[in-house]
Amino acid sequence: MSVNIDYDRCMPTALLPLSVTEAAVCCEPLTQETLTDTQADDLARSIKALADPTRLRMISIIAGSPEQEACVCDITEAFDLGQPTVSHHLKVLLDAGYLTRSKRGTWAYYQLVPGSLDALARVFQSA
Amino acid sequence: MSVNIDYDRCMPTALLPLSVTEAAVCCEPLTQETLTDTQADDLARSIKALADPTRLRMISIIAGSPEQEACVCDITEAFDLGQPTVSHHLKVLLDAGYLTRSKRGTWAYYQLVPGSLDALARVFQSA
DNA sequence: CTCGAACATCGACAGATATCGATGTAAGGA
DNA sequence: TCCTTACATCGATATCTGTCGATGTTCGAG
Repeated sequence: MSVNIDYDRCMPTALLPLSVTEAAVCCEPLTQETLTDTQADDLARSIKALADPTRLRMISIIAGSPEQEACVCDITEAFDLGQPTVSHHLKVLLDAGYLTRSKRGTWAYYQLVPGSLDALARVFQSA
Repeated sequence: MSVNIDYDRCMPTALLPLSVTEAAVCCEPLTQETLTDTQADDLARSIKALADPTRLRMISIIAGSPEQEACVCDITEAFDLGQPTVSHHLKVLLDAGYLTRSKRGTWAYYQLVPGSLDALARVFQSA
């Protein structure tokens, strides 16, 4: 058993929540090394952001759009939810590091962060 | 875009919660096809079971044990939690399909379901 | 058969979260 | 300048979830 973790990358500033990529890059696959408390907390935060059917569908819609990018107005249409609720879910995914936001005129576009889902996939891979 | 889902496998009996493997096998990677409401619900249930630092560490401990199997008594020692709480978390992972349970004498052993984590990993893979 | 050990289940409670309506803000058009 | 559109933020609330103590259950030892 060898532990090889880059703690400088794992804890960049202090207790700020890590983005998916940062959290996932910090631990071997679950089947390889036992997680530390800190790693488990960071990873759980990343996973929790996806643990909601609405947010999964949002990711799915955005990922399936051209440039892996979609406008809030289009996303809102796809759900039977109020606009503040949609905005809330997008913020959760934004804060977790799965999406980025860019404003163009009055419209806000959310784009999938390349590799953010793959980083999480690696955590669950045994090989 | 082509939708190719085996609904017989997706909804085996009725509204019973699907195991990870069943839920994950039912949808293409998130970046490929837009999720249906049912798929999103099932997948969220599977992900939610892992969206907790305690349960992640449990999975990690079990996965790192011989035969990918551990006794409840050993697991309990690794956490600063009451025995009912440990039992609760193990049940969540059991119901979600990540673990199986086998009793030997008064001891209960939980074992990782082979491939259950990989099934989830595939959902997050873009390639 | 009785007792204790290992674990599951139950009921309760505090904290987290999804949702909403109301309101704030920034940008474009008239 | 004023209004509208698109979106974010705030405060409240109902529901969910993690945790615990108490209790039930099953098994082995004596």
